[in-house]
Amino acid sequence: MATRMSAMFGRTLREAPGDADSANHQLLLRAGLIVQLAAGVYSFMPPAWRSLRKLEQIIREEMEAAGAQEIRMPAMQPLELWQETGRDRSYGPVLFRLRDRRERPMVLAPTHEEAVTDLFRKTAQSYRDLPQRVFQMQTKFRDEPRPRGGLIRVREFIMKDAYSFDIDEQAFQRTYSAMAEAYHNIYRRCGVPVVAVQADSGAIGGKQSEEFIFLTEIGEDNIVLCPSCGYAANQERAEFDRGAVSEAAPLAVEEVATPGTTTIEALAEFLGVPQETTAKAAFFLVDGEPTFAVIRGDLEVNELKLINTLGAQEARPLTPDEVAEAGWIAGYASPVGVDPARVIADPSVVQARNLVGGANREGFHLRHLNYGRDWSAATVADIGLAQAGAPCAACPGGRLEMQRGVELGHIFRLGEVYAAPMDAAILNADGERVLPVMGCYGIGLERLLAAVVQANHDAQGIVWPPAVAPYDVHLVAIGADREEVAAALERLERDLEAAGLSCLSDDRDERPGVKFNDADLIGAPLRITLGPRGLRDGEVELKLRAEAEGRNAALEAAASVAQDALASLTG
RNA sequence: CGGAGCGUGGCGCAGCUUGGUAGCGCACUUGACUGGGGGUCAAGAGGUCGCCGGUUCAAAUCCGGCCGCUCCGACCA
Repeated sequence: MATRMSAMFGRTLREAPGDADSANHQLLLRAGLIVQLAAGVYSFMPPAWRSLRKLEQIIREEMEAAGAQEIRMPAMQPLELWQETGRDRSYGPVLFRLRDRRERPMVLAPTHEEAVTDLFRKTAQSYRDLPQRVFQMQTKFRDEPRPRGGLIRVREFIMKDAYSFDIDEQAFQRTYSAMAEAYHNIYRRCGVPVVAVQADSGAIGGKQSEEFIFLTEIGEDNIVLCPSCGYAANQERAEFDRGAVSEAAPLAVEEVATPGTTTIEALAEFLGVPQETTAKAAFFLVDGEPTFAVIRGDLEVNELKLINTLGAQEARPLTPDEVAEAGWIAGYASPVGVDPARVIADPSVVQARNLVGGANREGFHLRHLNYGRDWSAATVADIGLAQAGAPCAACPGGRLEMQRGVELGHIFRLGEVYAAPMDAAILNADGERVLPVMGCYGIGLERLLAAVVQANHDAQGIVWPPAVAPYDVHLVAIGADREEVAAALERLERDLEAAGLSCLSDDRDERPGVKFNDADLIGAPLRITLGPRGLRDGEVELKLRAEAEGRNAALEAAASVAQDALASLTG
C-alpha cells in the first residue's frame, strides 16, 4: 500500500530544533523521522523505521552469506552471568541494572558475549560442532556518560551482533576474513564510505580489533591515516616512527639553572634547544600506583597505551598534591634516582642521547641525560600518542594525518577471553578439552542510519541511497482534490506497486512549493509530479532526487520509466 | 566526572538587566480567495513561563535548591 502523507503519523518541520547540531541530526528531525524521548533515547517514525528495516535486511543478507545463522538472545539477563567474567565490574555504571520482584539482580545487556558463550557451552560438545557463526538483531542498553549527536551515540539501540566459535587460530582467521568482507559489503550497499582501522578492543576484550570508520568532521573518534601507505588506526592505538636511534656520544651530565621553566615549551625556549631534545615526565595513578612515565618532550603520553602496556584497569593523571606526595617535583622531575620499578619509558627517550631533563630540584634541569647510564625503567614500551605530522611507522617518508570519524562497526579477535572464565571447553579430535577461539562483530543500526544521512544529503535535505530509502518514489500530487489528479494518483500508485516500487504520496491540500520542499527533505530517490497541467497532455514529470532536471513521461508509461530510472542509479 | 550553555504554546525565538499577571514568526483550526518551488485576507484554538521553596502587596523576571536537555573534554562500542 502506498503511504499517503495526508494520513502519515508525524510531520516535517521547517526549522530544526535548536538542540540538533549535525546535518544528519537536523535532517532526521526536520523530516519527521525521529523524535526524542530522553537523552540518547529516540522513537522512529514510519519512514525511519522502514529505512532501518532495510539496513537490517542488508546486514542480514550479508551475515547469512558469511555463513552466520540468525538467533535471538534475551536483553534482560541475570547479573550472575556478568559476574562470571567480571564484566559486572569492568562495565561499571554503563550497565543498566534492575531487580526482579524477588529482588534478584538483573541487567539490561549492553552486549552479548556472556550470553552467547553460555549458549555455546550448553549446546556444543566437540570440535564436530564447529565452526559456529551466529548473529542477532537486538536492542542494547548502555547508560552512556554522554549521549551525543542525535543517533550517533545513544543509550538504547539496535545492534547487529555476531559471534563466532572456531576450533583453532587458523579456522578463526577464515571466519574473521569472511566477516570483514561482509562488513565491507554492508557499508558499500548502504552508501556509506568506510575505512578499516586498527583499534583498541576496550571493554569487549581480546588481542586486536578493527573498526570500520566513516570519516566525517562530526565524528567523535580521532583517526590516524598515512596517505602514502594507507596505514590507518584509531589514535587510541596508532603507532608512529620516532626516528633513528641516536649514535651520538654520551656527554657528561651537567646541571643548569632554569628558573620558572616548568613546561617543556618554556624549558626549550629558555635553553634555546628543540623540544625533541628534552625528556618529559608525566605522572599517572595506574590502578592506584603512582607511575612515572617518560617520553620525548615533543610527544604526549597515550593513557590507553599506558593501561594496556601495564595490564592495568585504569589510569589518570596524578593531582599536584599526589605528585608532591610521591616525592616528585612537578616541572623539574626526571627519572634520575627514581625506582626503575615505578618508571615506564617510551622508546623515544630510550633511543635518544643527551636529553635535557629535570634535576629533581626546584629551578634546575640536567643536560646530557642518557638512558642506561643515568636512569632506567622497568618497562620500555610504546606509550606515545600519535599526532598529525608524525612520521609513519609503516612506510618510509610517510607523514600521518588526522581526521575525525564515526565508528560504524567493530570486529574483535576474542580468543579465549570469554570461553576461559566461563569454562566453555569442548573436545578436540584427540579427545582433549580445548577452548574455542571466539570472535565478535558489531554494528549499531541507528548510528549507521545517521551515517547514511550524513553521507547522503544536500542543502535541501536527504538524498537516500536507493537501497535504504524509506520509499522508492515520492509522488507529488498537485491539485490532489481534482478528480483527474486523484484518479491519476491512484493509477500511478497501483502501477508502481505492481512494478515492485514503494511510494509515498503527497495528497495533502498544500501549496506545490511546500510539497516540493518536503519531497526534497524526505529525499526519496525519485520524485514523480502529477498535476492538472501535465495531465492535460496525459503526462507526469519524473525527477531523480540527486539531479536538478526532470523529464516528462506518459502517465501509462510512468511506472516502467520509473523502474528504469531507479535501476540506472544502482547500476 | 570536569568545563560551558540552555529550559517561555508543536518548532524557532523575544521578554528577565530595571518585578505589575506573556509576545513575535512558523505550524495548527475555520472561511474566502489562490494554486507547478515554503501564498493572501479574515476569524480562532493552544502556554501551571522545567519543578520545589523563599523574598515581595505582586515573580517568567530577584534568591536558594533540584530536575531535564545540549555542547567541549574525560570515558566509552
